[in-house]
Amino acid sequence: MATKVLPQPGRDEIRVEAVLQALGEPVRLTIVRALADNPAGVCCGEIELPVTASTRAHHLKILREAGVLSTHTDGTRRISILRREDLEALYPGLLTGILSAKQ
Amino acid sequence: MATKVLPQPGRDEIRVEAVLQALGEPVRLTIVRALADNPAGVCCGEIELPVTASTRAHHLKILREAGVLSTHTDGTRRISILRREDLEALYPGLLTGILSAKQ
DNA sequence: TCAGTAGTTCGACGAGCATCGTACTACGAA
DNA sequence: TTCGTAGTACGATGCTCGTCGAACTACTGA
Repeated sequence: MATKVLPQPGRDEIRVEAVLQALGEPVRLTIVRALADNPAGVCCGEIELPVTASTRAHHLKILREAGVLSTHTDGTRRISILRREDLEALYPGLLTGILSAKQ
Repeated sequence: MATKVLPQPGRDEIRVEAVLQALGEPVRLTIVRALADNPAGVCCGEIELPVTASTRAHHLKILREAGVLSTHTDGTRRISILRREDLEALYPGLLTGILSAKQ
C-alpha cells in the first residue's frame, strides 16, 4: 500500500493572505475544526458538511493549496491532517486563537 | 470638538468568520498592519494604498463591521484604531500570529 | 474481471465582492 | 458665507467564488 502525499506548498511558500482567505469560509472552518479534533487525520468523507462531494473536494483543495492541511492517500481514501507545526512556526498563536473561538 | 465613535459590533457580536474574511484581503491586511504599527490610531488617508478613496472607505467599513477596528471622528478626519484588546480576548494569539508573518 | 466505493475534475451558473467615478455630507479656515 | 478638504454613499461593472451535476479516475473485494 504505497501511500502518496498530494502536492502542497512548502513551508516557505505559504502566504498569510491565502491562509486567512481559506479559513474565512464557514465550510472550510468546519473542516479545520474537525481536523484539529483529530490529530491523527480524518478521511474527508467522514466530516459532516452541508455540501455535495464535489464541493467538499473543492474546499479541501483550497485548504491544501493554502498550506493549511496535508493530504495523503490510503487506498481509495484520502486522509487529511492539519499542518499544525508549519502554521505554528509561521504564525505562532494564529491557529489556537481561531480554534478558541466559541463556535 | 465632539468626537463620535462610528457604529461597530460589540465584543460579543464579533464572529470569527467575518474577522478572517476581513483579514484575508491584501488591501485590508495592509491597513491592519499600519494600524498595528500605530497604537494611537491612524487617519485612514495617511495609509498608502493602491486604491481610490472610495475603495479605501469600503475596506475600512468592512473591517469596522467585522470588529477589527474602531473609528472615531476628529473634525473632518476619522481616526481608526485596531481593536487589539477585543480580538486578543476573543482569539488569543490570532493577531500576533498574523502580524508576525513576514510580509 | 467486474462491480462498487471514494474522491476528483470539468463546465456551468448565480451570488457576492473589489473596484471605480460621481455625487454628497461634514467640518474648518478665510 | 464661501471655499477647500476629508471622507462616505451610491450605482455600475467585471471578476472571483461557492455550488452543483455529470463524467471520470483509482482502488478494493468478490
